[in-house]
Amino acid sequence: MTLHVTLPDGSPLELDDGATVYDAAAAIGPRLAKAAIAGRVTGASDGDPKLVDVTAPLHDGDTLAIVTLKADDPESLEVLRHTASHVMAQAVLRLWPGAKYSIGPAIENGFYYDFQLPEPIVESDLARIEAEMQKIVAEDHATVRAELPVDEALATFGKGPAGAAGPAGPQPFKVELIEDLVSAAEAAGEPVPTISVYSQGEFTDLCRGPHLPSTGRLGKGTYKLTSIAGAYWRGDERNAMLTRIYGTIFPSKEELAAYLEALEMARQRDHRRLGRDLDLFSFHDEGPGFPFFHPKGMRLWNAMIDFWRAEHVAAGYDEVRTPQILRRELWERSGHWDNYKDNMYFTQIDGNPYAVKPMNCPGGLLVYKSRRRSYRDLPMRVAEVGQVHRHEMSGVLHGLFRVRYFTQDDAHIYCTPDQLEDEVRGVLHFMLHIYAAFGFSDVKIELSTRPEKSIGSDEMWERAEGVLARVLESEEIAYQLNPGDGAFYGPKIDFHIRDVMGRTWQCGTIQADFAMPERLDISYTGADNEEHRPVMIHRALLGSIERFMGILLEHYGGNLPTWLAPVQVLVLPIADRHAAYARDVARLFCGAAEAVGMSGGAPVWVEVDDSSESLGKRIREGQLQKVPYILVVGDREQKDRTVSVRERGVDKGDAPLECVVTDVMDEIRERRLLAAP
RNA sequence: GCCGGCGUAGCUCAGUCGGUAGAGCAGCCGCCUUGUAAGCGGCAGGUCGACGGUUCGAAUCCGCCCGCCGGCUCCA
Repeated sequence: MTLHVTLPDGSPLELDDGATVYDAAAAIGPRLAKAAIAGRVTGASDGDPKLVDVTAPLHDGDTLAIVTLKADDPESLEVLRHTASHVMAQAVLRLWPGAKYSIGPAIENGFYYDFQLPEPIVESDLARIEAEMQKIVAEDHATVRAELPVDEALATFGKGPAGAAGPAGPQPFKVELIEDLVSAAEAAGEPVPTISVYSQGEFTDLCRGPHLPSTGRLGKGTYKLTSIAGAYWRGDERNAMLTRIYGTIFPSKEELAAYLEALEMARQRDHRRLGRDLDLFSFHDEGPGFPFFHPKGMRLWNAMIDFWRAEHVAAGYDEVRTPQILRRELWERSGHWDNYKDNMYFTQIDGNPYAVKPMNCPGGLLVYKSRRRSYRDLPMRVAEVGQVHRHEMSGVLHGLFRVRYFTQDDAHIYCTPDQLEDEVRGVLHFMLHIYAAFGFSDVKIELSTRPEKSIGSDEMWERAEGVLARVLESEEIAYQLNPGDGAFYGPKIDFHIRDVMGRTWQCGTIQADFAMPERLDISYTGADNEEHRPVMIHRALLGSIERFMGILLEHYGGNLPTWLAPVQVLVLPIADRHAAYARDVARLFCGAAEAVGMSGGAPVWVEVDDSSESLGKRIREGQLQKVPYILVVGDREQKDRTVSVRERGVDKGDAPLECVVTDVMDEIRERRLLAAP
């Protein structure tokens, strides 16, 4: 008997009956057989490829791809990391025999495993665990898959007749997982599945697989345990807190080293460090989660907002400003009291209950209601750079990324139902335009629908969700559906930008809302002289100005585009006798800025450092402060009316003063981005 | 909020066995007048996060509180 499989290039392969993935690899070549870690198999009858062990038998008609370990094959990395997590668990079980193990998946860049340990462990235990892992790797245990009926699987993990502890000892988390698999199958009306388990040496784990063929396949020096953390069983804070151990592993030592180096790079461009080093903002014990912006931070802030404001005027927006604290009764009417009060701060004025605003919309609605509105006024696009306060759990605060007060670049668009779709479309394009200006062109989009806690009728929600989906589809924009993740008053389109390090950040949002206009009873007079209910769009582009600033800082590693830099030009006189000329240079920049009326007369940020430090010292200081242009002036420059240009650390030599001023001013005015951040 | 770790000068960090603190950088003063990433010298700077306890004596040991860092999203 023979069986026939097809390889990825379409070529056929004939094998003996009962041949495995490994046999197929061996039939192709001995090197491939040695390198094979799994197979990607598509059965003759089913469509999706499945990842299987090298020991898995093949069937006639299968299409097979041999998986080898490659950094650019995410599935191969997953197999590697998943096996590493099992090896780690085995090591932990050896060191702490009473440990209960729960789950241990591969994650981006590594893996973790959650344990309930008989005693707390500390960072220094990681080295012991790594040492034990090394032994297990050296022992080179084969990973053996077994398919067990449910009762046998339960017995394996210590739940058997008369409480007999199975080979793995009592493992309550595994038992719970198996029982859940059974009840999930029953609920779906499917047959009770067999349970797959993997063993390597004395260690057995409930696992879907696949795994590396043996523990010896973890390369020496390719893995490292990175941290210990608490994690709730199944991510639910009502459950037991387990100990999670994180690790990372790569196909080669070099890739691990590169990853660790990248981590260090990320640490260097952490916005919290840059905020301090560049004197942009600070945090204080007196106000945890409440950032303080310094003068240079405000320069960056204002550069962002000046641009933002000019674009909004051009896009037909007006701007309002509403109070921080409003009567609690307003928040009860808007639905925030019922849906959001856990995140709100409350206070009293003259004995009456008030709340600090967590959102700008109710205040904005009061502005709308301050006079009668006509259909001729619509659509009304009303922006608000509004500071909101939200009570976040203390453990989640993180620099500018997660704070307790922040500033939304909010806007509310009031329109007729007929105008809604066009307005959403307009905001969508506006959003992408603004991101591009800051240097973000890779944007991920999600559509979030009705959450459990919400206001408004089913019909409203259906309409609103329909409009958002329709816009995305008509614009042919790929998006991911996020069911149940909408705001309590309406569905939303969320925008995630990807930074230079590949991380994504949620920034913008567009929310269609039929509920709030009804709640706060706003209306407009139609052409028919009747009162009608407008629809409103809530939207933010940057989301939180603070957060966006943090993202910008990390994206550019502090080397901001010149138009955003808090100090744009630094002039360094070589000796005291050049100080007057240095100040002339600075004045020329300021005069030029005034002449072109930049950003409503915003100054160019030029500084002269004529301190008595050595030139090398002052250059170093300017570089550390990430000033884009350092202009050195000495006898030669003064005589020729030139400056010696050092642009972002690169000495560009002498250039005529006027030309440099014009070039730099053009770069700022055009808000030019850097070639490569 | 929960789990783990941490908290010494503005920053980065030493500080042994419990005997009341030290460096570099930054700051200030002076000298140097500088040619593309740290010139030289001096001075000053600390209720050792807060409070309570143990002790003849606490930065050090114990308790509690505050803050910071990592994680709690990735699911056999």
